[in-house]
Amino acid sequence: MSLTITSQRWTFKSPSLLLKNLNFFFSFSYLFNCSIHCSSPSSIDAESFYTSLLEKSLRKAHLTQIHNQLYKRGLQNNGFIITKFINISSNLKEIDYARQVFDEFPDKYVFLWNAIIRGYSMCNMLDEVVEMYSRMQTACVSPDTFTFPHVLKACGGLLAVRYGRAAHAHIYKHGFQEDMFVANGLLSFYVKCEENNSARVIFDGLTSKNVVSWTSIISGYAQSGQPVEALRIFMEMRGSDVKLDSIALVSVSKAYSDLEDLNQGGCLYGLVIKIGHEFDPDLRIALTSLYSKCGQVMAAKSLFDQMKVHDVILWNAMISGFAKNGHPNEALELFTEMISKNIPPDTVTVQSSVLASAQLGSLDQAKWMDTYVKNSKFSNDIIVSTALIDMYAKCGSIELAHEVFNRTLDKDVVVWSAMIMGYGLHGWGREAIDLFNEMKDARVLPNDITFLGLITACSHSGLVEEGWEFFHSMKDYGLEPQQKHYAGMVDLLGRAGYLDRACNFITTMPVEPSVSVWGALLSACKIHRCVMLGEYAAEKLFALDPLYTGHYVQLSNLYASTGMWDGVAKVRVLMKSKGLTKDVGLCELPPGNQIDIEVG
DNA sequence: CTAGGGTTAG
Repeated sequence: MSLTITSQRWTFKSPSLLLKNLNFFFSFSYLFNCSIHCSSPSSIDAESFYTSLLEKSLRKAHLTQIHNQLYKRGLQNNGFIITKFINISSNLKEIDYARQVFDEFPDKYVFLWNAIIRGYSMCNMLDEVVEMYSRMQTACVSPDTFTFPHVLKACGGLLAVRYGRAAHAHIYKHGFQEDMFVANGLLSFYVKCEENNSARVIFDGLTSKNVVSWTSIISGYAQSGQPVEALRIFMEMRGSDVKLDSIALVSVSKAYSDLEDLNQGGCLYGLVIKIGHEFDPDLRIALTSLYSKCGQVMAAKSLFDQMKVHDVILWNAMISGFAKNGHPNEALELFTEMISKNIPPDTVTVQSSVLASAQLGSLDQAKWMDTYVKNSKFSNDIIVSTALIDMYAKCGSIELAHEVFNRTLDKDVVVWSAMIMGYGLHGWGREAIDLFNEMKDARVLPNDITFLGLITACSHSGLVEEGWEFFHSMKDYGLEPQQKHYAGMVDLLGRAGYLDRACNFITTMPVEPSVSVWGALLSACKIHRCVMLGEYAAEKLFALDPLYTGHYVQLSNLYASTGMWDGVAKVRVLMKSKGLTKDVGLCELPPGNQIDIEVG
């Protein structure tokens, strides 16, 4: 048999020898612009020849050539080749071409449906995935175990809980629930839809669990604010004989960073080294973020510096790590370093750098950042604009904040809330309220943060009754007050000197008051020098969060403001008895939840 | 041909 490329002809003794040498021809991809022809291969040979040819294809032009040849040889209805064709077209993001070939195929069976569904999934066209799945059912083609992972992934991405549940029912109907890929697909679907309870039912029902099953359930809890449960399951996983991999550890590191628990998080790094993943770039990004969130920015920076390749996400993790932990100068240095090295920042980089500028509080820096954004492709990015509004407000220019606000198109609730909060922090309560009315006229629905902004605005400008009304109108928008709203109300009442009302308010709360609520009461007591009530609030705070030194300092300041120096001394003794020093903040798991990771 | 992870405005 022989292969002809335009005028050149190579002869091979057997088809397998020809296929072996195909690699050689395609390493010069320009050759493929000429026509490639194989001398009449038999039916079996044709399948391996064309699938090999497809695997070497790099462009749509290659696909078209093969497509034409298939027609010439009457192979257009060969399901094996056409399935491959659809898969390869999808890999090359030529999904429309894949669809055309799919539509031309007469009796589509399950492999073809799977291929086109996979194609839409690869191209992130999730609506089409779901649509093709339902067309497949209309066509009375039974799905197989390869169909569902794609469908479930799409349902998860679309947060289409109802579709996913329907697929779940189909899976049972076909008896595929034991299949590892299908079961894990279901698990991750429920996790993405934040249906942790359903996910847990699936997880607990698994007859065998692999590293993917464990990782899915761990990240489910880690990403829904239940890091302790995530870590408990991780401990269980370590007791099983499933081997850890880098993705599992990334999920675990997310749980530790939410806990801001560096003691345990530091052990995680030991574990990473132990299983030999310390140079995994993605794990390094996660660890950089973990160290940053635990306030150990310098440790994070040393991880960052050790990396040879700096992915933009790594830069982002480092910049936001610096920005959020009181090192705005370092964050902005990294940002300018990126610019000078011609590394293109993405929207997250710019968001974090704007945040750093806000933390810095310098109006000059803020203006520089604003100018940078104006001349970049991020000038119309709504998230960046929101950050700019907040930045100007924090850097002291409510006028410039308003200017950014005015030029922001299609303002969403976050943009409005940022501006309301900006006014609020400046004590411009009336302006905040006016803006809220404008927002309602613009038919933008307020959310929990909008109301927090309004309550803050009223609190900072002494508009007690207005704030009270806003708080109570939350329910008209179907919003349940959260701890931050209760804390805002205690601040509103306490700041204005209504300490009794603040206390009454706390006793009528339908939920247990959190640290932030008692903290607000304590600071109000400090303003109005009310020692007795302040001591009461402090006791509550010590009980809730015994190791946080800030509360002790607050109480001490209260005593100092009234000249009660014996009180100041008492606090110092109390702190010493608990082994606390003034500038160390510790964060530990609740008793009984300590997790030990042994490092070999 | 199929399942899990990292940065992210108020």
